[in-house]
Amino acid sequence: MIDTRLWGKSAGLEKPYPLMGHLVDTAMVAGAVWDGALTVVQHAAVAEALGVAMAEARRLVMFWAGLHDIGKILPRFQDMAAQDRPAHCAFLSEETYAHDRERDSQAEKIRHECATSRALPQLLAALGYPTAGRPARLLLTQVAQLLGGHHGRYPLGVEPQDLRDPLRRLPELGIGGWADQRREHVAALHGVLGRPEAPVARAMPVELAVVVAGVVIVSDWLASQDHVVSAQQAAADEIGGLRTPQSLLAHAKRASEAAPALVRDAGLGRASFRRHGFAGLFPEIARPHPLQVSIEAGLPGAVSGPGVLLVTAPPGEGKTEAALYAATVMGAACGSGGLFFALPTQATANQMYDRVVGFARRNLLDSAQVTLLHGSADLNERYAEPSPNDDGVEPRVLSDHDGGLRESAEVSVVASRWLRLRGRGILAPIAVGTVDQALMGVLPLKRNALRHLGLSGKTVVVDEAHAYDAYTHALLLRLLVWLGAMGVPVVLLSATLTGETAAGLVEAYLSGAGREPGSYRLPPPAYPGWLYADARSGSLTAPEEPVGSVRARRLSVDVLPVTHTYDATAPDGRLAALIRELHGVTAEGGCAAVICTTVAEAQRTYEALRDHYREHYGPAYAGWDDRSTDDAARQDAEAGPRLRLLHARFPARRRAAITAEAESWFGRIDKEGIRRPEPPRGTVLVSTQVIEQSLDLDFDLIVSDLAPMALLLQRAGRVWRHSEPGPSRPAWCREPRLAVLAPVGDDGRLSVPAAWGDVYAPSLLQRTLELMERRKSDPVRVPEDVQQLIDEVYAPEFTSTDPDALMKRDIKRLTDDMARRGLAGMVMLPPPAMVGSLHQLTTSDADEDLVATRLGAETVQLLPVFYDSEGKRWLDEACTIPFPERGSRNDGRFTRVEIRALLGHVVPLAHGPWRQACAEANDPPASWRREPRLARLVLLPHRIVAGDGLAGAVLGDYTLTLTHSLGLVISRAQKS
DNA sequence: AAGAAAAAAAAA
Ligand SMILES: [Fe+3]
Ligand SMILES: [Fe+3]
Repeated sequence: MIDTRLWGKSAGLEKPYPLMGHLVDTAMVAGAVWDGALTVVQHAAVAEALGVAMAEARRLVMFWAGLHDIGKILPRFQDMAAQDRPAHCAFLSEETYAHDRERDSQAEKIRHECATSRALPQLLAALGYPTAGRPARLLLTQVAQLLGGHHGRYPLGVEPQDLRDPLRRLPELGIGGWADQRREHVAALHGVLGRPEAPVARAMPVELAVVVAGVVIVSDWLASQDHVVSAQQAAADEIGGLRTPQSLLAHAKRASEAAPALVRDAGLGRASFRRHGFAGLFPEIARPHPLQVSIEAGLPGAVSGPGVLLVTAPPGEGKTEAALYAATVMGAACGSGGLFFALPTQATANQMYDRVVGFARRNLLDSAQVTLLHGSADLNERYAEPSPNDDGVEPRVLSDHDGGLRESAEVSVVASRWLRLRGRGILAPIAVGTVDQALMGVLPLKRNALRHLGLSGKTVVVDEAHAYDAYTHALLLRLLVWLGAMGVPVVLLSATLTGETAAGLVEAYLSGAGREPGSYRLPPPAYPGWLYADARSGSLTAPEEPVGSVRARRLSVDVLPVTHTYDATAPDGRLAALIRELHGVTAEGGCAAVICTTVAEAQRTYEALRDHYREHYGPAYAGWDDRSTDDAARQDAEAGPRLRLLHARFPARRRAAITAEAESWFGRIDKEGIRRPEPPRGTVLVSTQVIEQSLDLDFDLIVSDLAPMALLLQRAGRVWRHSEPGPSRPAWCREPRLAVLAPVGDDGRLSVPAAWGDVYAPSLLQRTLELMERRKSDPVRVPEDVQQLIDEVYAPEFTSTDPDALMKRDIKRLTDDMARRGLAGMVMLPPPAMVGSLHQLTTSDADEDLVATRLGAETVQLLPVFYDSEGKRWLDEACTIPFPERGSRNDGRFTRVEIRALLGHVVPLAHGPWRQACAEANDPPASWRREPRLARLVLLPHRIVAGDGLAGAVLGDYTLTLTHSLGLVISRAQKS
């Protein structure tokens, strides 16, 4: 007989809720999660691993999920309510619950989830679960361990003796009534589920066990919601408690009837898309691009189950639509239940969210929620505060497979409140986010079972798969191993990859799927092109015909060897060369971008050009000043060029404004609100790598500092980017042209400026420079020549004019890469097949700071603050926006709108030596500490000096000053 | 003396 005085939930309830009730509720919810959120393929995989039919697998998972809190039958746990509810807990002094509390370990206070993992093996063994063989490979120890992980971290595995008598190692579990009740509760739950028989199988593959663990956590959360517990409690009271098997069955029936709605309301579910050709999915695309046509022609015939598709193509060939199309084809072939679209940055994820929402609205067969997943998603207005319009369902017409009109349906894609809480968004049927959100699934982090569950039933698209450093790339490869093992279809989108890198991606996926390396042969990569690898057979499919391009062109690339100096009078100096290159723009008009390596250099280049033009066009020259309304009205070349600066070290709002202006000038001319500056007045944008990211800009000319080949080609993609319709080009500009300023020494050889630090590997710079010099003025044919250029830059054998220097630089680069891969190897999860114990999936000996998706110095968020003459603080130099000492809510906390506004003033800066000098003056007010996003801001106090302008924040030897046109400037005091 | 980028908060 179970004792229903043993409680499961107490806090916030009028009276305690029996543990038995919570176990039954969780089991029933798990059934609904199984039905509603897992795919048939997942059902089949679990069933196969357990050696039972699918319906039986479902019952077993329900049974296990119910058992998750069996460890709450534990003296230390039950005692926890004694203080608040002495009357209820009086039963604990009954003889049967006698327990010597004095002997409980005080050093290691046992928690209930750990008690679950320790007590369960013996209890399952009693039900006939096999116990022969290595404990680590037994199903019952695995189930115990994954249930012990229901709070997010898997406990250590059990020892062999725990199978017979867990009390020997853990007397805290309690004997007598405690042990009896654990058995009784297990038996009662077993009975409620119809006594599912013990499977004879061994432990499940790890990639399945983690999915089951995820199901348990989600079911526990859903069943523990306040309204669920109170409703079930009331229902239990109504039937007179849960003591008898009949009452338990009635309780279970009620719970299972309510459960599907819980799953639905939470926003869990599956997404299924219309199965249609490309044109059906994208009716707005009148003429699909060659890449899209090629994939539609070649892919469907090759797909029969899970696999990986690698698409390599330049931007503008329609990769995104091709990926969404491929995802529906590949997803349908393996019964996938959703989509995860991974992008390199928050900004690109925000953009893609809108596109995927549009795609989902048009092509979903049923409502399915779409989440946006990244660290600042709740600051994205369209996601965080969907307008009532977005909230409504979308009326639309569905046509069935043969194109006839079938029914009119409505789909909704707005994410539920439940899914918006941290860590849950990946459970939505459709999620768009940073790739980091997926990569965290291969890091030993708490609750990564939720990420595993979220990814396992989906189709995963990874955009810009080429764009990560050796560390993050290693994590990506490991993620592919896990996805391969899970049978998750994957689409990888990339710019040019070397054959080696492309092979690495495909091999990682296939090795996860169990294919031996060497059992298949990879063709050399094509650009543009695609390659599909089938997970089950390892067979490879590539397009039968070479893939055409919509943006084929000849690009002229000129290398200009320069001395790296800002002295305009040095004839071979960088500045003089730059001014010469920009001559056409300044004299006759047009749009040019200058891309610098560092922020400081971009700032100096901008200042030097400003000074030069001021000298040339007179002191009234105001083209550099975006605040000048007079200048904005000038269209004549005599006004001197418009000059702008864009880099990452501006306050977020200011950066957004500069970006918006740049988009309005250089954006697609057929887009609304675009006013491309017309000749004769020219326009120059000085920038850093920021404009490589996510911006669809077009320039007549790009002048770039030397950078690795892949980046130069990416930058070159911004020259004459738009066509049909494209802007008209100035007369001086006869071809798309990239001018590369290459810093050389007196000997004419590469001399990497000290100020470039480690931004680019000198090895790649030297190889790139030599390769371009060797080509002389041969134009680069895009896309045909691109693959070869990339291959050559990375070739192990490289014929250099300065082999000794190259050797040293190569060694440095290769060892750096190796170190990064090594670091990744130390922190990331092993492939699922190599996982010894679930414990290592959520626990790591590595330094916590190292368990990250990206390597490198931490970025500090700086908030410039301005003191006026009276010592009052403001957020702007003009003293119009007051510094908020506290938030506007009654308790002094900030609203989301206030936080968003405040973060608009924040400037990111890499951690550096200035950080040590931070003191109290740099700490935010005490009331900010309660806001996670504000607590770690660093204030930069500026002083407004009457008549003398602005004095920046002094931090040790450094002065940090925010100015309108330069952004945050860092200057170092001369050492005396 | 060094780019741009992500993440970190409360879940049962
Ligand atoms: Fe628990
Ligand atoms: Fe629980």
